[in-house]
Amino acid sequence: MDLMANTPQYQRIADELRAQIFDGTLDAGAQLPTEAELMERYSTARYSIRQALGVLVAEGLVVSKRPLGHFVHAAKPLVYRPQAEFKKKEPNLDIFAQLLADEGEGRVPSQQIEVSIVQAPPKIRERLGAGENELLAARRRTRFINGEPYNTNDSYVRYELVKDSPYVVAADYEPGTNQLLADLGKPLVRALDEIQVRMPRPDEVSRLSLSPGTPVAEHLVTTLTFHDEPVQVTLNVLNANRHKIVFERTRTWPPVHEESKGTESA
Amino acid sequence: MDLMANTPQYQRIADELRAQIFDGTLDAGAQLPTEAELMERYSTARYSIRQALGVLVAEGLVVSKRPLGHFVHAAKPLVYRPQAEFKKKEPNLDIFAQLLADEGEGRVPSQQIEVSIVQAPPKIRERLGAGENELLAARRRTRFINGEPYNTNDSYVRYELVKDSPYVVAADYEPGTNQLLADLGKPLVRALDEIQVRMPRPDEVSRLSLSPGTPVAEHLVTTLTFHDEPVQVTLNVLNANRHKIVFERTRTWPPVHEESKGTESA
DNA sequence: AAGTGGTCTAGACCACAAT
DNA sequence: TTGTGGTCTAGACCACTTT
Repeated sequence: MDLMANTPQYQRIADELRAQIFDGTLDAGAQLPTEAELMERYSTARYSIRQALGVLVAEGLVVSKRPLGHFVHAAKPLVYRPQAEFKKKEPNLDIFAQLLADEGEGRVPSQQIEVSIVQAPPKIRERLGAGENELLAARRRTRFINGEPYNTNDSYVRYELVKDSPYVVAADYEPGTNQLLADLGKPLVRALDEIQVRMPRPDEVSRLSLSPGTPVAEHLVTTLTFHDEPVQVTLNVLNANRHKIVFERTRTWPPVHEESKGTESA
Repeated sequence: MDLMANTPQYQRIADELRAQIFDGTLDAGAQLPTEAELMERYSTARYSIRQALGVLVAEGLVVSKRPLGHFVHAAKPLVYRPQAEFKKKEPNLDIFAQLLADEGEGRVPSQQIEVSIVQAPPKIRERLGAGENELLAARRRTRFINGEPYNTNDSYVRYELVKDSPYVVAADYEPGTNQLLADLGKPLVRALDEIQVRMPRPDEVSRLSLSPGTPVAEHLVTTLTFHDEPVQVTLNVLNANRHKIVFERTRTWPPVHEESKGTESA
C-alpha cells in the first residue's frame, strides 16, 4: 500500500531494526521480536519479515537460534596478531595460549593437532618452491576457545627438511617449530603475509562452526631465511568477523635507502 | 518428495551449481540458467530456486544483473599493499596511481578528495590522542578504478598541527602528505595497522557500490614519530572480496635483542 | 514488446529444543 | 507439549533493460 519511497518494505523493516541495534534499543545479546510479532507490528506477510531478518543475519548483526528466536549478535572480536607467532615471551607457553593470556578474560584454549605427509595444493607448493610431486610435512591444527572453533592453522614444510626431526612425530613439540627450524639451520628471518577475505566454503562453515553472513580471512604466511629461501608456509583460516588483525611496522617514512633491500631479484 | 538426506532442496541445488562453478562447467562471467529454467530442471517452486541462488550470491560467487540474469562472479582480486603507501618510487606519481601501475593491465585511476575540519569519531580520536572536542583536519578520499569505486581513504591529523600548511587547502598537495608532515617536523617512522573485517553498513554499500555478500575490510593505520607520538590516523575501507592484502615483515625469528630496537630513543 | 529478476501474499507442514 | 524458526507451494504484480 504505502510505497512511500521505492525502497522495499523489507529493507525499511531491516533499517529500522538495524538502527535499534546501533542505538542500543536492542543491545548485544537481546532477543528480537518473534516473526509473528513482527508480522503484526508491520502488518505484513511472513515472507517480508523473514527477508528483513535475513538482511540482518547476512550482515552478521543478528543470529538465529532455533527454536528460540533471533538475537543481536554478541560476540566481541578477538585480536589476531600475526606477529605474535614470532614473539614468544614465555618460552614454555604455547603461542596460542599466550595470545589468549594477553587478552585476559579467562578464555580456555585448546587445540587439535594432526601431523601428516601430503602432496600440497598448488597455492602452498608454489610459495614453498616445491616440486610438483614433492612430499610435504603438514601440521593441521584447529584451535578452540571455550570449546568453540577459533581458527585453523595448517603449516607446511618440505618433508625432506624435517624427516629425521620431531616435526613429523611430535604433534606438540615443546620448543616450537620455529625453534626447530632454526636448529635445522633455517632460521626464519623474513615473512610475507597475504590476507584474503571471502565468504567461506561449506566445509569451512562446518570446520569453524560459522553462522551465515560470516566472512573468513585466509592468512597465508611464507617465512624465509636470510637468503630468501622459503622454509615454511602456514595457512590460517579464521572467522573474519570476530577478529581484529594487528600489524606493526617500522622505518616507513621518509624512505631510508630502500633501494638496497629490494626483493625483485632473487 | 525425495528428502533423501535431510539437507534442504535449495541447499542441494546451490551445492550443484557451486560445484559447477568450481569445476569450470560454469566459468567466470558465464550466465547461469534463468530462474524459470531452473524451476523446470529441478521441478520445484520458484522460491526454492531463488533461495539457492541467494546462497550463491551471499557467498559472493554469483551476481545478479537485473534484468539480464545471474552470472558467475568474474572480478579478479587486486593487490592491496598497505606498505605501498610508504614506498614511493616515482616521486611525482600519486601513490594510488603507482599502485595500479605496478599491476599493469591498463586500469584508469581517479579520485575525489574533500578536505574538511571535523570533530572525529572516538575511534580516530583515541588513536590520535586528541581531546574530546579537539578539531581535526580530515582528508576524505574515494578512489575509483575505471570509474568503479575502489576504496575510501580518510586521513585525520590534529588541526593545530597543519592549520597553516597546504594540508587544509590543497586537496591534491603534490609532494604528498607524508612529506608534508615530515617537513613539519613529524616524520612518520612507525605504523600500527589494524584490520577488521565485517559486513558493510548500508552507507558503505552505496559509497563503494557493493553487491550483496561482499565483506569490507576496515584498515586503520596509526602513524607515529620516533618518539611514538601519533601523528596521522588513516581509515581505509575496501571491498574485501576484491583485494588481497599483502604485508612484508623482517627480523622475526629467532628474536634478536628485540628490546634494544623498540623505540630508538633519538 | 519481451523476458529477466525483485517484491509480496496467504497459506502449509516440519524439526527442534525448551519447558 | 508448545512455540520457535526452516522449508516449501502456487500464485500475483512490478521495474527494469535490452531488443
